[in-house]
Amino acid sequence: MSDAQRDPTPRPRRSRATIEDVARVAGVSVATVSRALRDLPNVANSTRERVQRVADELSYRADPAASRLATGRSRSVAVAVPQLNGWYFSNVVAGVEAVAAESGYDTVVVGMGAIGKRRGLLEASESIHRRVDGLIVVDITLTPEELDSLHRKELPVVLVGPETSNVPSVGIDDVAVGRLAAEHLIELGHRRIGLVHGPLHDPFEFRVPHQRQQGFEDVCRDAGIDPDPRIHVPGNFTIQGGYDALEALLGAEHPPTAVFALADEMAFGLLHAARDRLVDIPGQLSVIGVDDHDVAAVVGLTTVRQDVAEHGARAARVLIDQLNGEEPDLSREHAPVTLIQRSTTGPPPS
Amino acid sequence: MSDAQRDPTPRPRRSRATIEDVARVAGVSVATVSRALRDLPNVANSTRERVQRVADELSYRADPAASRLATGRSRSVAVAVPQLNGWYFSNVVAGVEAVAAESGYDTVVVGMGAIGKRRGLLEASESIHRRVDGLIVVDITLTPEELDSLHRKELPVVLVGPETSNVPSVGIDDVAVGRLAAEHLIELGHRRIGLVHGPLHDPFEFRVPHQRQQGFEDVCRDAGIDPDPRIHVPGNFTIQGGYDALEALLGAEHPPTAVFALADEMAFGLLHAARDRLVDIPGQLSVIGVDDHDVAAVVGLTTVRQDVAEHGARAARVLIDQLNGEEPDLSREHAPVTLIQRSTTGPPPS
DNA sequence: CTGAAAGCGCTAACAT
DNA sequence: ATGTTAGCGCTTTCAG
Repeated sequence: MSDAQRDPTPRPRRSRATIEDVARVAGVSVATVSRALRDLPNVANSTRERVQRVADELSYRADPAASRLATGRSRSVAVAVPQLNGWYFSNVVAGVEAVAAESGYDTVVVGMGAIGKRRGLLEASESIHRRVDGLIVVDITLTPEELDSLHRKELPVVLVGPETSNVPSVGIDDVAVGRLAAEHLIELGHRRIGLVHGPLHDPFEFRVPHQRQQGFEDVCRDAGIDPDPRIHVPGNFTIQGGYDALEALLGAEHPPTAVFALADEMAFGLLHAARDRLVDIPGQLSVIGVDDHDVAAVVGLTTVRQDVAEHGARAARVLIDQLNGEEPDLSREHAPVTLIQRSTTGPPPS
Repeated sequence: MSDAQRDPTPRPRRSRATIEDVARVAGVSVATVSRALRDLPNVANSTRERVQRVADELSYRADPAASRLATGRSRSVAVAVPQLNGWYFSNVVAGVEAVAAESGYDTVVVGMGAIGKRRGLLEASESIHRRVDGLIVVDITLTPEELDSLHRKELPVVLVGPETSNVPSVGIDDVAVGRLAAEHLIELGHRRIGLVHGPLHDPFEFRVPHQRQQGFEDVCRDAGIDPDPRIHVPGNFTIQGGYDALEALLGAEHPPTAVFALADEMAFGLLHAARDRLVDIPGQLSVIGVDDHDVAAVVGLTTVRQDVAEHGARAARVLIDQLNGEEPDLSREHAPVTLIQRSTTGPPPS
């Protein structure tokens, strides 16, 4: 950190062709080169072709920094995630990068973990300012101040995950996710269902867990089941969290016969713990997750599927459309979710 | 793609404070502001403080593009990976981003998948040129031409994974990985061991699989076991590849009693297939992988562990040191690998 | 359809 | 210790 500035490398010497080189060789002015290469109107076809040929020969590319300085646009987007590893986030990032690259945009990733728990976003948006043309924020609920700050910076934002007023967002209907899970379990005959949710204290104020929980509880109540907070335990959205959750669940006064983990990774932890404690799944306990993680099929996990990479891709499209001058579409269409029934759910023990 | 340029947003109007604003308010010249803010020498302490205060008040940040244009350095690095999802790659990226951010560098990710199978790197390095100060290449063996091209561009590169002469690289001793796996299996009494390796045709000419295989075969030979290519099957480094591999393995004339998957994800596939076919693991077949993937513990997979995020972190450190003017260290220290014995390996069926 | 020239915001000599 | 000024390479009026 402190020595990042020390002993700076001497300024790298120029090597590559500049727009002037191209202009000289092609026998035109730099303005014409600029126009020709960017497919702007008012360039004779013959001229355009010649310029392009010369540019190729010299393998000329406009220096992005110069271009950025002159136009104010950097042709790159940032994607901010709580953490960069983790199945969910890396898939979102992959989706973003794929469509960004297709549209000629660079993708810069910023992990909030490294920057420091929460204020990361403000800080990051601070430092990200002028570096990128737009920002994709994943699974972080923006505070009004943050939204304001971003607005003031005229930095277009799109959210992945939580729906927020006044900002375009993409995602699924998380209430429906909870409903799907509850319906499945209740249909199997379960009446006592545990829940493994997110972290106890969430610096990102992530709203998705609550929605899933709500959908879940709605269906339970409709079926005459009263949600019991004693079998609702935190899982931190990690495998380890899920592992630890099992003990809490099984140690409850009236242990559940089924459990809904708000994410597959936590369900994995449950499965692992169950094996260690010789708990039969689904014989003694049914487990359902959310995501359809790559290895969900491997462990036979029943889950509510969502196409995560597609979330990222859609977010990038929305953002880039906006960068191209389209009005931001504040309506939110939910991507589909489907129940994938595998072998970790079954009827309750009789 | 084609319409990425159409209907360009009107140039965003300036809003933020420039260095001149700061200079004016602080009552000094822009040069002094520049010096003060970058902790350069030859600034009176009182001046420096005043300038910093003013800069804070105006929440001034040097425009990165302008700075880049003037200095030739962008304070950002690129990391090129074959794909952005996948446990291994996302962990490497996470490691890179963490240390890059700490040193004030942006991390731009480029997935080769999107860009098109192989020539991606050349093309990417083409477009990446001048955008970033350095490049981290993950699990792609660079051709001499590519290395040349990068050199000509004076773009510092560090590799994660394959060791390559003349380029700094970080990684593990993959031959040792293969040895560790073979030793474990042989110790358990196995004499007929299958191998699940990478893709049949690898556009990235990834050398790591071969090294793991070599270490593996070396140990086998030393134990008097002749490697049998008929039980060496491709697995494509994917779960599905591993799944399919089991059938090939079991269909062989003399099926193996154990199998070494060159990566955990492929081992997962094997496990999944085994469950579907009611093959008892490790009763009928032992399975060992490489990585210690997050869910390896969940499924009880025996594996050879490596700390992947740390690879990325080290690569970033090496790169940034180099950007700070240190001589690139071409020597390669191998990160440690350790055998993690769990429950997918055991003695062969009697 | 093309060219000249004025910036974009910052850094780095070179003066003072 | 501080100020002046000439770029960095490109885009974009404004003339022609």
